[in-house]
Amino acid sequence: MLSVIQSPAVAPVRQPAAIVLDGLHLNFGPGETIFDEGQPADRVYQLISGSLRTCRILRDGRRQIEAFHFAGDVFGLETGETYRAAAQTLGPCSVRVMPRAALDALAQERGDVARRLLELTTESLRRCQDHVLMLGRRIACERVAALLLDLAERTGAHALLDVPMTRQDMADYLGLTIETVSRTFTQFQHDGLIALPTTRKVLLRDRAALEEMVD
Amino acid sequence: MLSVIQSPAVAPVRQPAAIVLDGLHLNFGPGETIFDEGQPADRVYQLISGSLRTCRILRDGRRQIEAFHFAGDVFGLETGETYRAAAQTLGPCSVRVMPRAALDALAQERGDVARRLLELTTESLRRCQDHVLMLGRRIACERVAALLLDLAERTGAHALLDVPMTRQDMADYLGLTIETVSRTFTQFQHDGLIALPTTRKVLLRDRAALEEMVD
DNA sequence: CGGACCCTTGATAGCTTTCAAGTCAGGTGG
DNA sequence: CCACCTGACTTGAAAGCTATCAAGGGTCCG
Repeated sequence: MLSVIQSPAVAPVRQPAAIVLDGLHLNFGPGETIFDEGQPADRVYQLISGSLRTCRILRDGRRQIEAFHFAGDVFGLETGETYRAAAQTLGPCSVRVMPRAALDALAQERGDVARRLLELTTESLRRCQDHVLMLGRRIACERVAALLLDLAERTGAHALLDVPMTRQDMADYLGLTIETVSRTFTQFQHDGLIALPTTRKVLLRDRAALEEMVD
Repeated sequence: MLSVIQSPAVAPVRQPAAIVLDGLHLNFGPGETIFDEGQPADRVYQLISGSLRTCRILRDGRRQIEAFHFAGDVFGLETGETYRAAAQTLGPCSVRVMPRAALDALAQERGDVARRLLELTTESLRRCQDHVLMLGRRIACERVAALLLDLAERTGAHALLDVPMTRQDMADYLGLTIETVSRTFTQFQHDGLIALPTTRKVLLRDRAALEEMVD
């Protein structure tokens, strides 16, 4: 039901060894919810193609996106009873699903699987800590620059980025408003840091300057 | 060298089963650095008594505190080569130390130890995600209220809190400035939510109202 | 062509920061 | 015992960054 291989075909330019869930395949359209916050966390997923967001919502509607996920990423991994964030597709997505009970059982008997789960969790923690630093101590333009560079790295793009999310998604990930994100893009254009062939494509024209902003 | 027990004496009112590192004991004075960001991560620690902060610093000096730790907490757990944050004591601290290599080896051969490491990492991730939501989408007074309630819960205090950190530490944890934290405390006092017997003691007078702010 | 959604831009408001004093508490030494 | 010193904390005034409110433009699609 599950295999641990060196470099899964589904994750082209990504991390080292990855777990591959080998279960049911599901397809989702754009903007669909895979699971909701608070729902019983009885399944674990791996994204085969497409991209998605995980997010939490406060009572009054304020939304915080915790993470974006791309091909190869495992998501929906929980230790509690319920999902702590909702998972929603950004565009069409193909995912593999595995019952959590099965994964837990497998981790119980196979040390390498348990170890891989720890690696995945640690990687999430690392990203989350970077997110904290960004939200706590970086100004708007630094946050946007960090997101662009992260996107470039994770999607394996060199200079021309495909941006799968809306400005609102970016804002809710960066702890900003849609207007501030938009204005920052405009500013970056004027400063020659990026170009915007279309709304959803970003050409990095001065990566060094962007990296300088992030650290 | 290491045992997994139900409820260690070092952690009075805390989580379920906890790992206990059984190695060298060390004592630190107030404001001492246990390890620095970027240093080789070759040891794992458990706090026996006292409290500490883990933090990261940007080139220009901006500081973000990632977490506060209290008696029983394990810290310094890394999978990379180096520590990603520094650990500094808030007051006098007593810690146990274990070589990381030993812990890794033990996790390799004992499933329960490996599982406990995953639990610890997951718990850190859960806290980190709450931190992200707070920094991204909460206003100043909500952040301060959240910190006070978290402190109350983690130190087992009912109404009278001992605050082991400075206002600056709180600010750097909450993504605010020291002045804003101070003003918020003053405001809370005026509104009858808290009282401040001393600077470092907080009496929760209206916990319901504070909880209402946090969600 | 109309509608819906997304994005951009402008003007204004507001929360938090910055800058600047001033107060307070704890520890030291005369 | 008390003056003094230092670090921590509080408070005030002004500035600034980002949010809010509002309107307009663009694009895709039925």
